[in-house]
Amino acid sequence: MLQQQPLTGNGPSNGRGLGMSGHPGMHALNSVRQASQHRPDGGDSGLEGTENGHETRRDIGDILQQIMTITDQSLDEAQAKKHALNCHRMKPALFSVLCEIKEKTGLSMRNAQEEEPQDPQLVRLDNMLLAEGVAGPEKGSGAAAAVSAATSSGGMSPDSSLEHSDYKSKLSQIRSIYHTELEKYEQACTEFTTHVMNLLREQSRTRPVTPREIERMVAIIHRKFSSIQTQLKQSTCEAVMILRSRFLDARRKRRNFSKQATEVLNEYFYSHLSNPYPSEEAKEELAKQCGITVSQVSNWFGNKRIRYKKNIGKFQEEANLYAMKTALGARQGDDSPHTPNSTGSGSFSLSGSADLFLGVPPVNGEHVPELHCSTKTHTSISYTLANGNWQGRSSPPSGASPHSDHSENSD
DNA sequence: TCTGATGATTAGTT
DNA sequence: AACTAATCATCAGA
Repeated sequence: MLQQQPLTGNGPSNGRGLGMSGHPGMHALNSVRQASQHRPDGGDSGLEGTENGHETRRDIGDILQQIMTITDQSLDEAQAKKHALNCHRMKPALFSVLCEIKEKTGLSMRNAQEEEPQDPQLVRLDNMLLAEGVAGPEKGSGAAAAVSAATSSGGMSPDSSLEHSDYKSKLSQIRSIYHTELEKYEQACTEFTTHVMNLLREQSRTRPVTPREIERMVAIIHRKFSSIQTQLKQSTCEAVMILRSRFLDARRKRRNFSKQATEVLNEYFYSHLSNPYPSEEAKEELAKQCGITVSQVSNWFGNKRIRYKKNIGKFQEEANLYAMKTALGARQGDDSPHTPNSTGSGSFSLSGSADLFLGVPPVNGEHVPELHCSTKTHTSISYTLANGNWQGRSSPPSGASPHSDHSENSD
């Protein structure tokens, strides 16, 4: 982009100031000659109006020649030539011609309307860095938000606060590197802009450079530097993502549900063994009671069903235990099956609980679940599975809740 | 340290 | 979309 601009690319780095050889800008200079030669009315440049037109042309030719060869000279030579050119008696005339040509060709305005809207990718990166607490004022809100989100969804216990502080310190490290680099880029951008502006100002003594062009040049430089900034922001985002996945990945930070939560879930599961598929409402209710999310409830039931099915025998004792609890709860008129008898551990006679389940009536007039008695020592309650599927699997009535529908099995 | 338990994830199925 | 089955990653007790 830079090299397309007639007023740029004079190679500020080559230190020669007026290096113009092979530059597009030379078209303008060449056209000076043509313009002056073909001017029909003599114009107001006064070139044709001199006493001797031929001499004038030769003068201009000399100047152009000097300009053309200026880049082939040493720095000192070039500076001296430049000074001589600036003092040349024809310089004002040449300058005004350049101005005129520029105005006529609209050179300065070419591509002037290339203002781009703000890069949406950059906006996204900015938003993300802001949300993560990397950009913007330091408040640790991003980290705190991330931590709290992970905690609420993963049932994370407070004892992981140690890791949280580790996370925060790492995040602040990223933040500090990010700001240092950003500052460096901004400083470099400012320096370079100042440098180019000085060059252009100096050049404006030799050729017409409008303030608008300088502005455009500055904008171009800023765009270039902002693309570097985008890369920095991208890298920072990646670093934050990696950090997050390492420290806050719920899977890595798995915590067992509380004992009480597991009891609530188990109670529901075993009291709905014929159809352990809680409705959305029931899941929400269970989630509320257990202090976990609905999707965690779904996960739990998914895992429970498959593990129960795979090894019914292993779960029989547990099933009998919860059946007993449910029975006791029902007998005491307790309408909440989720407040189990806290002493409900250990050795109950299992016959009672088994009866509870063996006597399960068909749900909504459906079939009686096929009984698969295991050869375990206890009376089996693994009645619900036939051909590897739960019988009559269907969603409970929409109004079903852990409170309301447990009775379907327990009586 | 080993091993079973368990919550989460994922690909495939209904 | 909800579910199953397999698998992963971690926890927790022996």
